[in-house]
Amino acid sequence: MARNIPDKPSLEGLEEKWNRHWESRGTYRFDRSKTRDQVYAIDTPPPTVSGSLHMGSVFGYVQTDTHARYRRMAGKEVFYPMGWDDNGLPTERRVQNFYGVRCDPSLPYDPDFVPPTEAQDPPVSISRRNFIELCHGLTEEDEKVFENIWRTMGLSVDWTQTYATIDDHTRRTSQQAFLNNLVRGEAYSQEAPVLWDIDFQTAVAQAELEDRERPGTYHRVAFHRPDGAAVHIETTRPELICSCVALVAHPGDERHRGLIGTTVLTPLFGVEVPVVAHELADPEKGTGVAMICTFGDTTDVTWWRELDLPTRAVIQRDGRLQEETPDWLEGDGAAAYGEIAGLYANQARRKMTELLSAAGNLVGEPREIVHPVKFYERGERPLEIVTSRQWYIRNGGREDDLRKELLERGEHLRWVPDFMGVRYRHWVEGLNGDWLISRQRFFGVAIPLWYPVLDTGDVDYESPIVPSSEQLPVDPGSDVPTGYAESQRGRPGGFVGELDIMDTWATSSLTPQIAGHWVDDPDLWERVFPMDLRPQGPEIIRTWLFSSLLRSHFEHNGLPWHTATINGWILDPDRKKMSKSKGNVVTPMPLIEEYGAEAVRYWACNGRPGVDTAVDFGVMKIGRRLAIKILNASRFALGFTTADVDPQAIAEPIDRSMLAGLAGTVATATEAFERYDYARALEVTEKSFWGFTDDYVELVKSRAYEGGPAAASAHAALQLAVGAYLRLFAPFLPFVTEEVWSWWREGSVHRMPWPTVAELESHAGDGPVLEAVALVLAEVRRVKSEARRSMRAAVGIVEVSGEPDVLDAVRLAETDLVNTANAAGIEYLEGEFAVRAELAESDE
RNA sequence: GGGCGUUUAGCUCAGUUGGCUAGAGCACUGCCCUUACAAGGCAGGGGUCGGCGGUUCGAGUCCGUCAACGCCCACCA
Repeated sequence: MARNIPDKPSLEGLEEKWNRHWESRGTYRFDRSKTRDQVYAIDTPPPTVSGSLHMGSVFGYVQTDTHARYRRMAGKEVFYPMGWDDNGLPTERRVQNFYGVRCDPSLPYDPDFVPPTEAQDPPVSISRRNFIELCHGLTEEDEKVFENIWRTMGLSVDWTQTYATIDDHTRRTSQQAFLNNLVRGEAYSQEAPVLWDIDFQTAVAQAELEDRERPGTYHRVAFHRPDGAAVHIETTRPELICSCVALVAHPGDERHRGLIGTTVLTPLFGVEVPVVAHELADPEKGTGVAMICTFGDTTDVTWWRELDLPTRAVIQRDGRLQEETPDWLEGDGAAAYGEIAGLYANQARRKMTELLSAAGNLVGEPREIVHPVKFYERGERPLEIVTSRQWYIRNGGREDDLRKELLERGEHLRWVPDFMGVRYRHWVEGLNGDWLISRQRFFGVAIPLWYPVLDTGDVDYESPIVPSSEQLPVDPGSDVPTGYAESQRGRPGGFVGELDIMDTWATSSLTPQIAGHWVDDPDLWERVFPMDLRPQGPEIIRTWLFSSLLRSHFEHNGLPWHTATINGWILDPDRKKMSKSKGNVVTPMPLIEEYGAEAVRYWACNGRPGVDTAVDFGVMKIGRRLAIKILNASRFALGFTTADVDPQAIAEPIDRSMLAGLAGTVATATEAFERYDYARALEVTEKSFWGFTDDYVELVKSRAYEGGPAAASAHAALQLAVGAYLRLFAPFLPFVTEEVWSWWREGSVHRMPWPTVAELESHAGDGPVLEAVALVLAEVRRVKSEARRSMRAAVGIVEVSGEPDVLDAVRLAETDLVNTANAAGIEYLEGEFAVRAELAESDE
């Protein structure tokens, strides 16, 4: 094809130009005629669609894109979908704040509802369906914005393969998988104490917990034995003395051996409770005797379950102590309870402290401490523990066999970097209960069940009514189970719909099944599953990665992917963790505008796999400079000719030497990509390329301007090298490489075969000629630079000392060296390597 | 309390199985408007490789230990 090289190549507008082109040509469209062994499938993380995109996302997605592009060029058909995580609390919150609304599921749907144009204060209450419509509306807008950013960043995603975690297909997939779990006994419901967020009004799973250091106060409280002797305990939650069901001490603790098996009376309330023994009681803490309440913390739950203690709960779902006097209190105890009834836990705590003190049950001064307290990761107040009926999926937290199987799955997964596998192992080993998947929220995938209402009016939770696969997705709140009529909802002999939705991870854990259309396209499914790659962040190994592996283990008895790449954490330019609360979040768009998409990509590709990386504008500048260099160097190298020169013309030793070095670069870069080390592949390519432009191109410049076979050799070598470099850079810098490719080649560089050693080696050889000559040239340049002269300044005879093989190598490129150095000639001396050059008297 | 990671030039980072005077870019200094590129090129100064101890002919690299920082996990009495 004729060469069409611009005079003044530029990066401006390349993103838009090539994105349009790729879209119209379907460059990245998945060819579903390919079979599984020909396909490379990526389980792309669906970014949370909640406002602006974070640099951390850009970082990871660009790194993944380099793998997608490499694999595509290396001969695989790449299945590279994109999902949007628009399901769950972030979206709910965003809608609440954006419009100033709150969901009240008891309200009827208002078909004429018009969303407020600005946030309302106080919030307007709307029905669940209206609320969900607002969620959909807002996320659709956000998804467009996100897609635009990803396209601008040059992700080679197949944009016809998208999904949203709340769309019908996803809900159907999620509900089907849940029903399969139910049938196989992997999902079950249970009435049990759960960690509860009193603000979000929902149960919370272990994976969503975090400990936060909070100030607290140790109160030393006296309980009394029937003979009046005091037994001291320490507690940070004296408001729960009314919920006390026992005291506990370690069985080996000599100090309290006599107490075990006796009973004591609780202060103020006068409830008789046993003193029991349990290994978890820590003799080092407090007095060595602890109060067991239902429920102050998760240890209480353990004790309650293992010691078969009664339940005396007073904390309600709103975080207040119940109004009515508990039935286990009477007399003075009931009166004492009246003082704290209806209060929030922290208010009741202060009140109890006063009461205990007044009654002489508080020993010494309360002691201020800082201790870890469990929070929902998105929550603002400590979690409480309430008893409720919830749905669970088994995850090995209560079964050693399953736990072992899951640990073994983790061993078979390839982790990049490999130490990330340790985090998975620790998580699985540390699980202490099954996966709680039900949430008492509004915007999410409904648990697809109804329950019969018995003639007595009681709901029979043990016999759920299950929809057929064809009915999915269902909304049990508005859909009616087969065999019933809407009029029977909530009536004796009728049914009720399950109100809870599923945890967001219960759906996200199925991204391979969603993207691969497990439920409705078996033909596609068998071409892409199990997938090759799961790229993701380190902080969601315990959630997304683990739960995906679990679902695949149950559903397909195998791993969902062969490899998991875990990207590093992103820090702001001052190496602080970026977070919204610190206000130091850097967003990509302004950077793309300032430095260009390729510069931002270059920065992301410079972060080593799994290594925390700071946002660094300096690195982006280098990336921009590299992209410009590719334009200019290619323009120069290709500009000597108007059509391809036969590679057979490559005969000059230095040309062959350059190509030998390039073949080595190809080998190293390929090997690095196979190890998922994109950063190494870029590094060696870049280093090789700068040597190519700084030394090789300078050395052959004068020859290339002349005619004849020697020039033809240079022309062909330049062209061969540019062809290889463009492909080596293509995974990193997709726009500029495509631009240059289009000057002289048909088709997209991104669908070209990855460069191979084989294609270069027949034109390569002759030993380290280029290396040797480059060393001499560097010395000559240094002489000129120290003399503060132009690089064009003439020098006299250059004396090169060296081993015979080095001298031979230099001789093979003598003409190029003499011309480039503007030297009178070369003199060769055997000996240690040295170069002597003197400037000519005058080069005026 | 446990685990993982990091610590190399003023800054941001490479350094792949231990091997010749430890590399790059930015920043700094000097020179060059050389016909691909001045949003460039050429060259230069700058490092007790976190501390201590060990293995080895040889350690930035392996082992032990300590420290700082970051992340993850942990039964809140």
